[in-house]
Amino acid sequence: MLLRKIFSYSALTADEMDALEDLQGSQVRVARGALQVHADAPQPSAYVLCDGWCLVFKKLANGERQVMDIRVPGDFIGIERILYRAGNIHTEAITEVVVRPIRSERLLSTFQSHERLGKALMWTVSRDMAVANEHLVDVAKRSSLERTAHFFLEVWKRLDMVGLAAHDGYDCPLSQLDLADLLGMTAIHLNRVLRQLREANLTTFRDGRVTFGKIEKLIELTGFDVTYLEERSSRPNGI
Amino acid sequence: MLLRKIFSYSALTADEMDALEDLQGSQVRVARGALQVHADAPQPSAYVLCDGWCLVFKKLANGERQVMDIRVPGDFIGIERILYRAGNIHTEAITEVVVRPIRSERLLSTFQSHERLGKALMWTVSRDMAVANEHLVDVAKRSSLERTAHFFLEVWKRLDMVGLAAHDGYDCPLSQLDLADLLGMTAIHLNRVLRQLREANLTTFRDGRVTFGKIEKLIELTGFDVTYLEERSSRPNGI
DNA sequence: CGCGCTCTTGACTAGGGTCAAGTGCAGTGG
DNA sequence: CCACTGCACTTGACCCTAGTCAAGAGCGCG
Repeated sequence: MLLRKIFSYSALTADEMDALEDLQGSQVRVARGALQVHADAPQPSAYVLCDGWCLVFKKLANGERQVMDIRVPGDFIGIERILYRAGNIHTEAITEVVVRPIRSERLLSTFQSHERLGKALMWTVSRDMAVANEHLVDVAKRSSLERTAHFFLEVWKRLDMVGLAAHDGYDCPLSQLDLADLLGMTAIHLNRVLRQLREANLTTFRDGRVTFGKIEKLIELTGFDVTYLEERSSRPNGI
Repeated sequence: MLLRKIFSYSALTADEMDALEDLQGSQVRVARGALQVHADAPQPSAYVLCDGWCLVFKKLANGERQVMDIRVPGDFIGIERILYRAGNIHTEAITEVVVRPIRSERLLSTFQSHERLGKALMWTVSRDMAVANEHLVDVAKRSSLERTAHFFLEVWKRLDMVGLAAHDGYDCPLSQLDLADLLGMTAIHLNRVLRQLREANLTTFRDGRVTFGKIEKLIELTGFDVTYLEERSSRPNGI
């Protein structure tokens, strides 16, 4: 099992566990690059990501893409498309992934009959929104160095929630190009930024792994708000 | 009355109209600068904006602000705070405004009993999300000139939905500083961009009014997607 | 009258994009 | 086993967009 830790966080009742279990189909393994969800798919389909990473991105008119967010194990893929229409957003697996499809026809009724689960769902949407907002601030206000470092910290936090972070780093299958598209800069410039971070002994990103050096210094540099993804503090009225 | 056109768009039943009416308190006039909704308010309060403009922004640690969006007549203010926790987001009136408070305790039950209203609500959240995403693309990928022009067009579209746009422009009470904070650039640089737009006879922004010159050229310049806020096309399954 | 706010313009600087070239693999096919 | 291709990454040289610093104009207001 692997529904995002949100749910396991506030001890679920057996009943709620069952409802959650009923919501998901069985695990499916999908090859890297298989498009999970694309904007013009006939009908909305959603998944729980159990293993692997995905990119969530918008395709632009000129053929470029803007990566909006990543999906790591425990995250939902594509719920937004069930709840509301999210225009032109694609999700693509950048590693081999394992997913469990969500029986979307049961989604709304389940969340109506189990209020706490419904709130938890709202929380995930809320978190997506918070990430989108923070992402905007990142690109608009922070320097490339700051936002690169900030992103590494943020992902660390997210992976930690599902037990995939080490005390000094984590595995990260993003290519430099992916990262650059996410952070809103050129791959070339990102490369230079990474070198700076490495040479300052702050963060090393090499061979698919992020390794932190002086974490305190890094947090100071980025002004990382340690609480902003914190479950406790960002949780709405007592889920 | 002035609930966003979404609702009036798909002819509401008398029953739905009543439910909507019951949801709102009576009109209140508030002076410019009165903080409508701030992040650490004791309890979430929400409004329908009937007249005037507001800014939605995030306060940053260093004292700066990042404007996330604007609110124009017909928009909701602060629903996001009822549905989910939106971190550190403030809304402030930049003109004298008229609002109707929303009886938030009735919100959820109303939208449960009137499914189409509930979907319409989801649609507004969806639109906020789409705007946030587009905003990110703006700042990350477009030049200052493009995104300034793009913003003017977007607002035009939004105002048109509530009948506040003229065929060649609209009233816009934003200061250059507000606009700059929204578009993620310096007020100084924005000023230069405005001059460029004016001298190219594309858009004039002066004395609180936006006036378009060669609109076709402007649309071409920005690659403005005329449909992305379009009600018809972005509406989820038949509200 | 003087203060503060918005807007305007100029001169200078720097962060990050563009262009170009090169390295080091991992496949793939002969 | 070796060539050939393609992709991810690296680095350098150059340039342009947008930020910074500085000064001044116009205007509403106490």
